[in-house]
Amino acid sequence: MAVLRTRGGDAAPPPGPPAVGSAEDSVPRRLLAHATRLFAEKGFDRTSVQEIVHAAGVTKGAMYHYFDSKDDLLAQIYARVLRLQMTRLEEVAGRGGPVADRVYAAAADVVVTTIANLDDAAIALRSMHQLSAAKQREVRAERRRYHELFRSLITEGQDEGVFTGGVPADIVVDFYFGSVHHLSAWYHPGGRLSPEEIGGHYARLLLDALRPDPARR
Amino acid sequence: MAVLRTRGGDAAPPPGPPAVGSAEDSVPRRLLAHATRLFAEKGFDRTSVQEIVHAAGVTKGAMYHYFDSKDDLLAQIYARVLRLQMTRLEEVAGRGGPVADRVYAAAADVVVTTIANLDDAAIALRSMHQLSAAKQREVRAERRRYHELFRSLITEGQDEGVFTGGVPADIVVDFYFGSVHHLSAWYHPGGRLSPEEIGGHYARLLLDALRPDPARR
Amino acid sequence: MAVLRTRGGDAAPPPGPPAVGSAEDSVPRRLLAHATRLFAEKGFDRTSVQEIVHAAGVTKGAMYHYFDSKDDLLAQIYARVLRLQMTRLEEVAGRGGPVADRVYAAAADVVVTTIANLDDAAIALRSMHQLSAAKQREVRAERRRYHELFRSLITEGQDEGVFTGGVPADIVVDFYFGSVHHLSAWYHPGGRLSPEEIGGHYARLLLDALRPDPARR
Amino acid sequence: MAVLRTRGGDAAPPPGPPAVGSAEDSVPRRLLAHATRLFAEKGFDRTSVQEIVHAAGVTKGAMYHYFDSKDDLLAQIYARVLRLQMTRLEEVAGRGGPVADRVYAAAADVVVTTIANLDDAAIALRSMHQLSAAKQREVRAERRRYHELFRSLITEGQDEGVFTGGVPADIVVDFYFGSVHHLSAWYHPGGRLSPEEIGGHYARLLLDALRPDPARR
DNA sequence: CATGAATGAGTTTTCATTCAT
DNA sequence: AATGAATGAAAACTCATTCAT
Repeated sequence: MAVLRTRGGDAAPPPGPPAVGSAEDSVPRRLLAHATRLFAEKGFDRTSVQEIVHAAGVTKGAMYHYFDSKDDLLAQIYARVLRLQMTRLEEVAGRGGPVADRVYAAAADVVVTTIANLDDAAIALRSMHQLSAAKQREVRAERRRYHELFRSLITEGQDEGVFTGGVPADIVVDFYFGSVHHLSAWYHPGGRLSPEEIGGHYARLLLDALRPDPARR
Repeated sequence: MAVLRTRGGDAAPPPGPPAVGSAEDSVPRRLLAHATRLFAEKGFDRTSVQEIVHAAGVTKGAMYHYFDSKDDLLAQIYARVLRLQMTRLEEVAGRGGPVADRVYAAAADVVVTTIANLDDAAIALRSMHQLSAAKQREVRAERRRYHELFRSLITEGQDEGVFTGGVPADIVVDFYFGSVHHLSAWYHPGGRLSPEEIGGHYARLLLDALRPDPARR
Repeated sequence: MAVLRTRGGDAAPPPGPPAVGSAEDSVPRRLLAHATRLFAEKGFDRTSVQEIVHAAGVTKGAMYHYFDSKDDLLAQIYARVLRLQMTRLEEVAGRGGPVADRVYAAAADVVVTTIANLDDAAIALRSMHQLSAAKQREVRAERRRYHELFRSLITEGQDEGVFTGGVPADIVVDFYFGSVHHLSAWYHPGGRLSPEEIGGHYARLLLDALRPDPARR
Repeated sequence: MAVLRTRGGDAAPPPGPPAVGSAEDSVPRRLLAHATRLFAEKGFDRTSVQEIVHAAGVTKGAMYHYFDSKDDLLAQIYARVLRLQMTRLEEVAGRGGPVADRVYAAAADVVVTTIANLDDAAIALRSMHQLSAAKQREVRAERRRYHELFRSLITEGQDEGVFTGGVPADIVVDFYFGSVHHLSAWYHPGGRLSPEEIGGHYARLLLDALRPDPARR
């Protein structure tokens, strides 16, 4: 019911530089930002609405003015991260060049993006079950589309013979995204390796695992 | 402190009804079994003590007689699964033979074991944050020992030159166990592939990813 | 104090769209109409201001422009129905003719009128306690005037000897209006009997109950 | 789920006189008593669980130990009053003697009983709509059985010719019980007339209304 | 006239845990 | 070893109302 409405387009914007700062600090945005952090830190169920609104400096009523429920908050966080990841994958997959390069780029990019949004990743990892059944279906459908796109890159390489056909492509996808989703469980900012280095290693491992084995065929 | 007393294995069974059944169906065991199932299905926070004791057919008082708290239930579930996995890894790692074979066996075995205890895996994946800080430290330490052991197999292979040294061993370990932990998110009993086949594929992917690249060295 | 301003009946209608439609569909009228329906359906406390303004297609601000409060809505509904019933009774009581005929006409008419405004009756039956103490006093006073007028008809008949004096007139009034108020609890439009038939039966029962008993005097 | 359990029959009762006082003051009974009073005074929706438990001197948890919900409290109050009234009507209807005497006795008795349980009557009058749909069906079914029984007495008299056949029996029943239900709206203890006198008047009015009219047949 | 964001006090209900028996 | 009544704190959510614009 509650919808995140942007101000009607006809209202005259204040003169001067675009009010990026004030837009970023709008009440719903602040709520989403703090909810994301808290959900990632303590889990959805362990985070009370009270804590979220306190952190965002608003009242409960204000939150329920913008969001239907606590679940709605979670659903919107999910929607954002899924949209982001899908966009990036589509961009990478749409590039030209050898399929191995595209897979490498996609694999490395999803690692970097995941690390850049580690809170979202942590939430995605642990909190999907708290969504309503309907929302879960939506999320799963979106994730499936994502996986399908990635899988199509794998099968493309297998058909071309640049990837081994010894392992089903969907197993490869689940295998790799398991690793990626788990980044939030062990990665800590400021670690020995940069996100890009980890992305490189992960993509390397995936590509090497897919190298066709001359001995085995 | 309530303690989980297992009946001493050598003690003469009490007369009357068959001892095996009553040992397997002892109140604490029933409680643990139902708690495991419910925690996996609905998450720790969404499962009430009331539901657990109802499912196990006992009263709350009985539960609090055997367990200190709801958290204690979770901690004991964790302890059991960690013990189990460590035991299996130690067994496999202790075998003789080429290191690649041992890594393959360990990698495949952890997949099969995880699938055989999918509820435990689901709990481990999502519920660690519900443990007390102290328990979390314990669990993490135990897991670290497990990872260390697995990592030592990887470095052994790298030192021997049978595995590539291009990726740090601890990255490899996190990479692989991410995939394994994530099994509970997509595996469904009765799927197209048997647990053993999935284990084979996963181990194969790992081993292939570790193949030394003649071109790159 | 927000006041319900009805357009003065003689004032020239504003030019433009037809005035009749806009008068009938004026915002306060729409609000009252939808509030009446909702209060009757779900009760005063179970109906939120939000629902009322949504049904009427306006915003909360608009409602608070025309009405002081949610209670004010209820009070105005009450005021309307009381005014209506009093007007009708005064009309009937003021006719000439035998008192028995006037009582019959009044008794039958109040039934028909009540059925014609069943929502109002349902509200009157169940929601008086939600009014403020002051409003309750007003309503009760108005109702008492109504009952007094009806009672005066009864006593007139008793004094003339056409009605039995065996039952106090105020008991008769409460007896009869109990029946009438309760119409909203069982009457459904489209039932076997028409409102007029029910009015006839009710009035008949009252008149017969009041017949002087030759045996008992 | 929560059920009002009486202590297991095997428990040895304390010696001495039956613990009537303590039974009457059991927590669930106290809750029901105070809820009844408050619901009658202020209406179901205007009475908070907080007020009820405060009046009964227990905590909210205790209330939810014995009752499933606030609605359950209301449902149990309803169940009690329906049971009571049905029992009394069955007793009166089952007596022998002329049907007019039985109708008179039943009509007078229901007035006296209603006045003796005026709070219950007030609740029944105004709060049925707050019950869940399922409970409402139950209550309506029970009430229908009650009305059926009363109606059968009327038709019996009509068939015998001691009551007029000019008004359908079910109209008579609704007519009369409207009056009865409305007692809670105007009766005040300590009024001019005793409950028995009011019962007598009401029953008299009913019987007189039913007298066959020699002129009209 | 009318909007819609925001408030803050209030609602019912849940739940892990304790304790006398 | 086990019961079940009772607690008290906290949860999510609702709602009539206000107010700057």
